[in-house]
Amino acid sequence: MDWTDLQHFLALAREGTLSAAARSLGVDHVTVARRVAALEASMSLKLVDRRPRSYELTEDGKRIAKIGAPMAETAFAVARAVQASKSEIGGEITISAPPSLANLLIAPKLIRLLQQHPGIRIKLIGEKRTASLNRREADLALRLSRPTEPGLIARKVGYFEFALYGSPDYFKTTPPHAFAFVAYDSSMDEVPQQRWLMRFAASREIVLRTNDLENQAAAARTGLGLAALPKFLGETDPLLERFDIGGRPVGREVWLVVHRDLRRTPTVRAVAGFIEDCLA
Amino acid sequence: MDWTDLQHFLALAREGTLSAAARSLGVDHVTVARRVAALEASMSLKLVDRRPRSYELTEDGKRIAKIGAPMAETAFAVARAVQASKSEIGGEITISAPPSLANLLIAPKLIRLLQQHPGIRIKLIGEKRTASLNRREADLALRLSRPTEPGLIARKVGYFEFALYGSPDYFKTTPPHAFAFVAYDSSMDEVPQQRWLMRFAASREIVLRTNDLENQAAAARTGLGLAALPKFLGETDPLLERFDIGGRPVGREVWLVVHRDLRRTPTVRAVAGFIEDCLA
DNA sequence: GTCCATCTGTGCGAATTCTCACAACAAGAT
DNA sequence: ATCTTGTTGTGAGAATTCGCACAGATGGAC
Repeated sequence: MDWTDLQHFLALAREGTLSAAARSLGVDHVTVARRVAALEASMSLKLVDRRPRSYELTEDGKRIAKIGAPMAETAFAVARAVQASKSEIGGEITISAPPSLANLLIAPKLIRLLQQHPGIRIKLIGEKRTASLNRREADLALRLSRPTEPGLIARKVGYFEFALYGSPDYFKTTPPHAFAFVAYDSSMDEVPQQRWLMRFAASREIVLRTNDLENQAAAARTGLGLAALPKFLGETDPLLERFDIGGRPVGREVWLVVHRDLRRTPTVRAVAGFIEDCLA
Repeated sequence: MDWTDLQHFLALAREGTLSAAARSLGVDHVTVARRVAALEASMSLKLVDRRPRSYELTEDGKRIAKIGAPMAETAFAVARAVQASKSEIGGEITISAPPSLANLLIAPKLIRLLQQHPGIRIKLIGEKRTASLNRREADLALRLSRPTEPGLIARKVGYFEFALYGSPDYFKTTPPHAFAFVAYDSSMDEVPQQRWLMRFAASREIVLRTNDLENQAAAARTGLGLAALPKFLGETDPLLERFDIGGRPVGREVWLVVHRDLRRTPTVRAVAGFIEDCLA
């Protein structure tokens, strides 16, 4: 049995579509289709139903995928072990962080890290979705809440507060009872800063909902309304002015997460230390 | 990371040499060498020391091999699951058995099984070394003692006794005190039939030691001396005559072994039933 | 309705990989 | 000493595999 065929099939089972599996493996979707077909041929077993716009696993396929899934886990464990075997500082480290943290706090200071350790190459991915450290989509991650997945080591490295910001002109022309607001879309209704904003807005209008914090900031700058932004973003921007409201401010903790297998790797430790400095 | 590279490296780690790994994988040894080299390159990690006549794992290599070993286990579990998914009777079944049992009790009756189930193809391997059911080197195995490995289901399907045999001429020309004997080589000194033979031979001479039971029978037929042979072998051979001695006869149990994952597979059940009949 | 994004399928040329045959070498048996 | 067996290494041609470009088809957004 060809292990690469199995790898492609397991990726398909995990991702759901040929194309997604292909992206996750870094190959062409045609390759995934061919390898799955080859696996079926070698097993003389139908693993997927080929429907017009989707591949659907057969019962046999589901069972095989379930039994084979630990192979992928182990493969990632091997990858981590390889990374952990590197004793000298260097190589590529992938950092996953919320976009705003990545852009404003990490990226501007990266130059310092690279000067100190010329061998290191950093891959910084600012994504909303949390990258999987288990699958080694990232070596280090910044999260806004403590992760619960097994095998991960989390450490609280910072805390920041939100405040309401708008353009200086906006405050001159608009009385508080006529304020309009900019918020996340409804999928984020449960995060603390959104609840805080909604409670303050009460019946006043939400004129823009966007997934992207940077978009909210841009909207606030142009005078669309008020947005709940981290202070580290709002305070440094001359086009934004804070609007103080009473009550307890809302804030989020920042957790630095690393896989247990990589904890002691010199390169990872160096980068982790650097990130802590950025957040301090 | 290429899973096939890993597969080849793990095979090398398990088998010890390029050639053995290549045999176990069914590929050329050059392929194993290349894939291991490719794996090292992709990891930027030295996994083996290339010595003149052997590959030796480095410390890193040993660690990686240990961490990755479960992948091979899982791959074999998948292979068993595939076999178990076949609902209709048919396909290739591999049986491992001691050579004498295979040749005398199984092989002659195979025709009956194949007539009854034309879809089945049997691969019968008569080997001294016990094939690994976990690695799916065989689907069914006959063993002379109860296996202890986890995951295996064993069932006692037979029992046979040994007796001493020589050629009829030999008994006419040789008095008991001058008997010579034929035995297994010293690696088998601990098996019951060998201990039984040695105790009876006492100080009389062992003129031939051979690994192969068929060779012992042949030697006894030509009048070289007495050999301890299973009764199912000796009694049916006109060129052999039994020499009865007192005391409790020595015998061995026959166990039919199957992996838990394959227990309920129709084809395996059919073949297992057939083997039971052979031994009855 | 139209456009756009996404998914799977097909054909072909290019790049890669594998096997084969042969070589060199060592160890053990004859 | 010679022969056999088993190991790794090298080079070349053949077979395989991959990616690209394009097509068809569907569902959602506008």
